[in-house]
Amino acid sequence: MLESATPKPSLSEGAYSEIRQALVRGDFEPGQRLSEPELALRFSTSRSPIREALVRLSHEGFVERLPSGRVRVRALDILELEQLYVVRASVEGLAARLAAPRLRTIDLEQMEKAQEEMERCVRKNDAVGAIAAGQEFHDLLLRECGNQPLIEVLSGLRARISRFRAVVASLGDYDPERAIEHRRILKALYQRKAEQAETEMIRHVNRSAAVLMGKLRKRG
Amino acid sequence: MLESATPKPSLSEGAYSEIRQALVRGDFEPGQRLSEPELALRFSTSRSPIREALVRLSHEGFVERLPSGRVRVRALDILELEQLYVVRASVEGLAARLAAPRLRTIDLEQMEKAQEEMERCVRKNDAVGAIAAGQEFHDLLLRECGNQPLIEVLSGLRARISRFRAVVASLGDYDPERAIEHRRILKALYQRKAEQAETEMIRHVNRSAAVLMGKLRKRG
DNA sequence: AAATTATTATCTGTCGACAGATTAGGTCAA
DNA sequence: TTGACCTAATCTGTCGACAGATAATAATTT
Repeated sequence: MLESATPKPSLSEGAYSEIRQALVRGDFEPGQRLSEPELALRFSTSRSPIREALVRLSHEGFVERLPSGRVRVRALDILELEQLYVVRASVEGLAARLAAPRLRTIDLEQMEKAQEEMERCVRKNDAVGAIAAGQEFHDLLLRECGNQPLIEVLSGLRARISRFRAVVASLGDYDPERAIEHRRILKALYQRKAEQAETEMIRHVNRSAAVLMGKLRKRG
Repeated sequence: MLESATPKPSLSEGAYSEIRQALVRGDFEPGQRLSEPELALRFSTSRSPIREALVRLSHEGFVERLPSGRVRVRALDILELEQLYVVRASVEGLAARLAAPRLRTIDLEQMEKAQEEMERCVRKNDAVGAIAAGQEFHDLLLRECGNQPLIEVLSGLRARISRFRAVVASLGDYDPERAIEHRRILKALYQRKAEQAETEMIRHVNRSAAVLMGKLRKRG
């Protein structure tokens, strides 16, 4: 979602992003086997592009290879989610700290815009919109952290987490507290208080984690 | 290096680890083009396993795909190294913090052993041995952090960094200060002081970074 | 000789094929 | 009905092939 242009729309690339999107949306059941011929049929390609897509997805933790070589959708283990969030909190805190002195006026304006959109959605009780605006907020911040490996790591973590989030997306009750935390982060960024931005971000991510895990424990 | 058993010694897997090892050792020049047919010949396989290996290596940041689709060995950009170390310091600090309350007696014993080996090598002026023992120290700690995504992230960062390290490995002058820092970390772990272990680890990684980058700036 | 164009050699992305391994399905015995 | 066993259908890992694209080389012109 953070990557830019498409220099070559290869079939592999297409298959990868479509399958990944399907996984994030929950179109495939956890535990479900994904057969290469079947996916190839579905995407009207041969197995080669599918294979590459699955190789990539397995290294990214979306699917796993059985000893037989078959691929199945990874289970949504709540313990894994917790671990993902532990790393994410730390790494996204770092991103906030690094971004704080780097954000240009235009970046802060965009974040302000995303923030206001989020607050508007919260008032309208529009959970889907609030979540989208919230992600935009995080995206904008990450993009300006100036550290490419960090961007890659965090993008990967966020993508893996979003699979879990999709499970309870239908619940739709977005906690307005998240918007308040975002506002605190933004304030620290305005004031160029890097450490504080980091602390607030870590707190925010941890609370998001707690809320999501709570929902999952109830439903899933 | 941290992963365990080999359930299936596939050609892809073999090609991957061999090419990766070659990259880490610096057998391939930065910027060098890697052609699939050539590598296939070298490993006595068809292009398929090579292709999978290269796909993986490109996502791990060892090689990059040109717009033409060709693959070349990524340049050793010192700015990238710096960024890698920034993330690594934070993440490895987290690993230390998480491991602190989890390490069993046997783990601490093994770390003590690695530490003593390192100190022995330092006294004997055996840089290669000291580096190896130092890596063992970090490996042992990471293995017991209890967070799989963290292990994956940190392994990836360390592997990418080791390419840079290989460039100046021939210099061989290992700074004994590193061993002292390890000892501080270990002490904090013995005392189950998680925060302190984290702080010491971050400091240690940052100093390693500074030393390595200093060497690179002189030579590279 | 330098620049430019034409020609040739490679390379990548993708495809279909095949063998060995695995799974699913069905059969028969208890 | 349950369980062991056998058979058939899939699937994966790997291979070679081909077209279109790219890079390298030779030919040609200035």
